[in-house]
Amino acid sequence: MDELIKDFSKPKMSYDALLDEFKEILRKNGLKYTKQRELILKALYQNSGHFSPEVLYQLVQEEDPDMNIGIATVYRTLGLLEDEGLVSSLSFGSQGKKYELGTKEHHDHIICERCGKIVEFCDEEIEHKQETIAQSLGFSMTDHSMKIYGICPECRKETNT
Amino acid sequence: MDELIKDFSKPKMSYDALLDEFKEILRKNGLKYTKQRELILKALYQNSGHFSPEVLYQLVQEEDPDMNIGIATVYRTLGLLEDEGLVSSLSFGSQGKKYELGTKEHHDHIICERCGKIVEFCDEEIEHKQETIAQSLGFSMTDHSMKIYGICPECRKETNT
DNA sequence: CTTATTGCAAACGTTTTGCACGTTT
DNA sequence: AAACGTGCAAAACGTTTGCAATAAG
Repeated sequence: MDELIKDFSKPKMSYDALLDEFKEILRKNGLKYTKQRELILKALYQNSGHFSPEVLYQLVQEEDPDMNIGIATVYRTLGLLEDEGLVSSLSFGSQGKKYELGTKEHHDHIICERCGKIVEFCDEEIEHKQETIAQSLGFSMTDHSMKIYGICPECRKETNT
Repeated sequence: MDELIKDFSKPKMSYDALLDEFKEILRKNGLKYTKQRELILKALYQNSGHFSPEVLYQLVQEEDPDMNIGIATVYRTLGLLEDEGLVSSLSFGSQGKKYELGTKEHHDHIICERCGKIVEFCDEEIEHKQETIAQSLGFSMTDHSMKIYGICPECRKETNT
């Protein structure tokens, strides 16, 4: 069960390496390197976790209150980063999406229905099984997501559930 | 691998039995049985598949053009049916949710990224593993969802992917 | 006759877009 | 100088809500 308790919170890349990769992607696509884009990337790196665009927008504003960054830029940059595989998103129905830096190892999520806490884990057996399932149904797999919902240890204590 | 090729498209209940269950739920909760609610349930039963509220709204209108059913009623009824466990929903980020009748056995979904087709499957091993994972992280599991994305056999043929 | 339900339209929160202006290359 | 990116405000989108009228129990 050791595989589950690995620490998925640490990006496997230094910030400089990440920034270089981002710049390279921008160059390759004829896009421009801007202060706004860097601020957003940095905010994702520094506060590792899962953020809604709105929350990320607030983080970026706090980080640099002088720069009057717009929320549209946050959305546009998150879209760009996701398209290029630098961030990944988790859907929460009509409550929108949350984004996290995608420079960590692949993992799935377990979400507390009471406090919203998100814990990451990875199970090799399931990972492998998913590929097998896709193949046996004639699909070529491009992606997958697994979410477990439950009540986290802390919230269980509060109401002995 | 036989477990995968089971046919999940057939509701395990007759429409009459389903309707009876629905009426029983309504009675138990002091709610009322209305023509609109039945129309929506029937549309879900007859067109087994995964529908957005908007599409379901259209189906219901076609089924009975005289009754001027409102989309708010579709939302309200879907919410009610989901709360009572008669339907379940699949989230598609900011693109909303799709609903299906939940009177079938538990299953997961594989979704074609090109044509949107949804195929259902179930893998006992993964089902069991999810419970184990939740426990080992101290969570009590309340729900889970697994989505595999890929390209379906038909779409692969079209572009030999 | 009481209470829940309906359709409508307005409100809501999130995400996208058009545009004139700014910045990067 | 050319092309892309920005902030802003407006629009779009899916969903929810307040309300007066209606239907079910």
